[in-house]
Amino acid sequence: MTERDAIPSSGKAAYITEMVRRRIFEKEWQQGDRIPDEAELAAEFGVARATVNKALQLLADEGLLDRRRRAGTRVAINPVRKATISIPIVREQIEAAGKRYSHRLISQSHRPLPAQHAKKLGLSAGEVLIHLRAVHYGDRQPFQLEDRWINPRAVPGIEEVDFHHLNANEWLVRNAPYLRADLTFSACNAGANDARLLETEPEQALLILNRTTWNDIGPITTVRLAFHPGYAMSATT
Amino acid sequence: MTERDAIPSSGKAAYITEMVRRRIFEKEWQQGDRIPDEAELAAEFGVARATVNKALQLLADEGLLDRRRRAGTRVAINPVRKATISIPIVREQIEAAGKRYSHRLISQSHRPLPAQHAKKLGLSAGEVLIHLRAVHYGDRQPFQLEDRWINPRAVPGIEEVDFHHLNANEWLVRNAPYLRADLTFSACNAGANDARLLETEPEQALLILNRTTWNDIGPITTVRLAFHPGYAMSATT
DNA sequence: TTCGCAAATATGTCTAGTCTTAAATAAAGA
DNA sequence: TCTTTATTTAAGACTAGACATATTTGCGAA
Repeated sequence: MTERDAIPSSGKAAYITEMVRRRIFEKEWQQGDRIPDEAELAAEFGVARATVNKALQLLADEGLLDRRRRAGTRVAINPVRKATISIPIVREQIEAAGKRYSHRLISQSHRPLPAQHAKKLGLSAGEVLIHLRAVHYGDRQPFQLEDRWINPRAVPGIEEVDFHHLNANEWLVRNAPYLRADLTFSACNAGANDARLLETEPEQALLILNRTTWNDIGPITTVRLAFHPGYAMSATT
Repeated sequence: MTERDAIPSSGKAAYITEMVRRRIFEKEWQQGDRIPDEAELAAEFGVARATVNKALQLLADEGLLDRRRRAGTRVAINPVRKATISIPIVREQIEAAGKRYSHRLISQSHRPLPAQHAKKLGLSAGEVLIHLRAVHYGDRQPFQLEDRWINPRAVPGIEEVDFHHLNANEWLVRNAPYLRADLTFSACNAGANDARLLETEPEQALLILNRTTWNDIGPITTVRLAFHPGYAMSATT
């Protein structure tokens, strides 16, 4: 008895995805095993091959299956699980938590780019970029500290913008879409400045999110976001 | 002149994805704008509607487009960008970096579950679980500190396993696949134990990855991974 | 004006094919 | 035995068409 229930008329691909997941889960198909090919599964479930293909591709994207042409589909030996994190706009993140958003611009200036960022951006050190620092608050409590470098050559029109009453993140998202982004999470001890602005103690461990974005002209911006102590960023499977 | 080059015979969906991305990027289609429907784009590019659908769904998953039945497809107002992180097995991560992997089991015991973990797992505090602590090394340098609670009721056969020479992560991945996982990143200051095991100073900021997994029986395991100082986890767009 | 229903419509999903392509395997040759 | 070449296979990608389904929108009645 392989078939259990009637296949729902809508969501056949989803149904097959679940069935395959269950078979792997229940060890009917073991790690490393080759599973029946698309044509066989299509016949078994009574659907078109494209439907099976869709279902299996989904599982392959998840990392549960390994698929190679001619070699067939097998259950991944080490299911490298992937998780997705969505990086919302700070304002929305804060408002979604039911808090009132506000922000304060600490500084906005043109400065020569320090060497540490130059490498990351692929620009030469000393080149003059726009440097911003701001704190984002939720109900007057510091939520996130932003330290940003913007390449004006990649973002026409930025020179005229005043970020005192405008969120840089939002402006960029709307006016300078990026094609590629680089994202890293790390932790670091709060420096004196970090601590003061986030209203916490020096040496307090902070979660850091570094993001650098590019468009086809070149690097747009690199930003270091330091979250308030205790903040946890969650990802979904 | 909308058409630029000849559409490549292979990868039409990918080509359309890129074209749409470019049009949004070049503000031909603005944030919030409704874009032509699938049928129109199919006609324009000379492909089947299913191909356009595939391309647009991809961009919708990325968060660049908002699609709703009957309402059509529009450019997302706040492109909530999604990034994916793959969480490999520690061993593979270390070996991929060209280092030699080793690990040391600090303790393995049956202990009543502390309250803080009980809530996360949905079990009652005091229930007896398996507690493991281990350090993972790359070229004899501490890489990651693992603190894990395993629910033996969800993982038949775990009682017999000795993790002195076996990596818990790997054993679980192979023997207790999960259906759902919860993942959070945070930062915390190293405690005395953390510091000693990771061969660093107390109060040093550490990147923490917490992961809890479930199968259809119940919670499988919750683990706190503390990375060595300076470690950055990168995500891709 | 407002509520409720019916028609229109764009996406969602699937089918039964075709053709392409990467790679495992077998066959042929050196 | 080793290497090269041809064959075969299973996934990858696409097509033209069909039907399902969520919304929007317009119309008519209360």
